[in-house]
Amino acid sequence: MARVSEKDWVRAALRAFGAGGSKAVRVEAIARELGVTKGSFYHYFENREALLYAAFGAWREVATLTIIKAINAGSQDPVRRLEALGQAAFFTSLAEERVEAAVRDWASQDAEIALQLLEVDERRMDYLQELLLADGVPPQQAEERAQLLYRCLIGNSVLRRQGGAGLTPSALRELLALVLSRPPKSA
Amino acid sequence: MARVSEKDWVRAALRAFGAGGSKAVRVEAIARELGVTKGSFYHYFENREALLYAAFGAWREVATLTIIKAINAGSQDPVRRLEALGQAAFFTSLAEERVEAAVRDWASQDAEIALQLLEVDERRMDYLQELLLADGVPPQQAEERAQLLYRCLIGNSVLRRQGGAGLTPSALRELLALVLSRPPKSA
DNA sequence: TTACTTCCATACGGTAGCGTATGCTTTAGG
DNA sequence: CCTAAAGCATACGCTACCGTATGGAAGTAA
Repeated sequence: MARVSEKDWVRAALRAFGAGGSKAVRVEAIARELGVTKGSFYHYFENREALLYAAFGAWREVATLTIIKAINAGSQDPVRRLEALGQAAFFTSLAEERVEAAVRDWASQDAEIALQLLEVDERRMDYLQELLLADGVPPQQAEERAQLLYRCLIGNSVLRRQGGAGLTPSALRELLALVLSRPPKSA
Repeated sequence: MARVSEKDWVRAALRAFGAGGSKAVRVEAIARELGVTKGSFYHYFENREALLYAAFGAWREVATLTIIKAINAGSQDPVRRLEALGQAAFFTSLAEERVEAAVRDWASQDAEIALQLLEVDERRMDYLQELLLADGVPPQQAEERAQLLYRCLIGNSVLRRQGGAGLTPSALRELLALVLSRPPKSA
C-alpha cells in the first residue's frame, strides 16, 4: 500500500459513516481497510471525534451547494428546474442518501451537528421557495409549499433508503402540479 | 428494588432504543437502570438480539393500529379525520418519533426489520388513500396523493426530531387543501 | 418444614474499541 | 551523505460490552 493521506481517511470515514452511521466510524476498522494501522490515524487526527467532524464538513460542503449549482446550470425555467430537482431527488444514489440519513441520525445526538444541519435544511427550503416564487406562486403559498415539498423529498429519501419504492413518476408529476397550482381557495 | 418483569425489560429497551438507536440497547446498562444485574436479563431472554426484536414487536403493534383506531374513533367525516391525523402527526411526542426514527435506522441494517417496516408503511398509506377516496378524490390521484402526504408526514417527523420547527398550522392547512383539491389539470 | 421453581447476584473469560508511547522507516533538504 | 521531519508499526493499558457458569435468595405449594 502506498502512503495514506488525510483525505483518504476522510473519504474512508464517509464510506463507513454512510454504511453504518457515526458509530461505525471506527479508527482501527478504517485503518485495516486502508491497509495501515492506527499509527497513521493518530498522526493526522487528534482523536476519533476529529475525524467525524472532518467527514461531516466534507459532506456539508457538498450537500447544500452541489445540487443547487447543478440545477442552476441547467434550464432557466423554474418549472423545469423543479422537475430536474425532483428527478435528482428521485435518482440520487442510495449511498449519498445513506450518508445524509446518518448525518440526521448523528444530529439527534450532537447539538453542534444539529445546528449546522438545520442551516442546510433552511438553505434548501429557501431555494425551493425561490423556485416557486419565480413561477408565480404567491409568497404565502410559496413558503408553505416549499416546506411541504421539502418534507416530501426528505420522506421520499427515507422510504427509498428502507428499500421501499420511490415515488412513481406520475406521483412526482402530481406533486409538482400541486405545489405549482394556483391557490385553490377550497378546503 | 422490586422484582423486574420481562415487560420491564422491554419497556426499558424501548426507552434506550428511542434515545440512542439499536446500538444503545445495552444489556448491562439497562440492568443498571432497572437496578438489577445481567442475571435477570439472561433469565428472561436468550440474548441481546431477542430483546431488540421484542422491543420492535411492541413498537410495531402500536405503530400501525393505535393512531388509526384513535382517528377512527373520532369524527366520521374523512376531512376531519385527515385534519385530526395531521394534528396527531404534528403533536406526537418527540419520544415516539425518536423510536420510529431509530426503527428506520435499524431497518437499514437488518433485512427482517426492513420488511416488517415496509408493511407498516404500506398499511399507513393505504389508510391515507382510503380517507382521500372517501372524500371524493379520484382513485388515481388518491393513490398518488397518499404517497405524497405520507412522505410529508415522514419528512416532517424527521425535521422535528432534529429540532427544526414542525409544519406551521397554516402550512398544514395548505397541505390538506392541496391533497383534497380536485385535479387541477394544470402543470 | 420440605422441595421446587423463579429470579437474580457474583465472578469469569473473551472481544472490540480508544488512546498513548516509542521507535523504526522513508522522504526531503542541504 | 546526513539530518530532520513525516508517516507509520508495534505494543501496551484501559474501558465497555456480551455471554456463561454457578450458587444463593425468595417465593410457592404440598
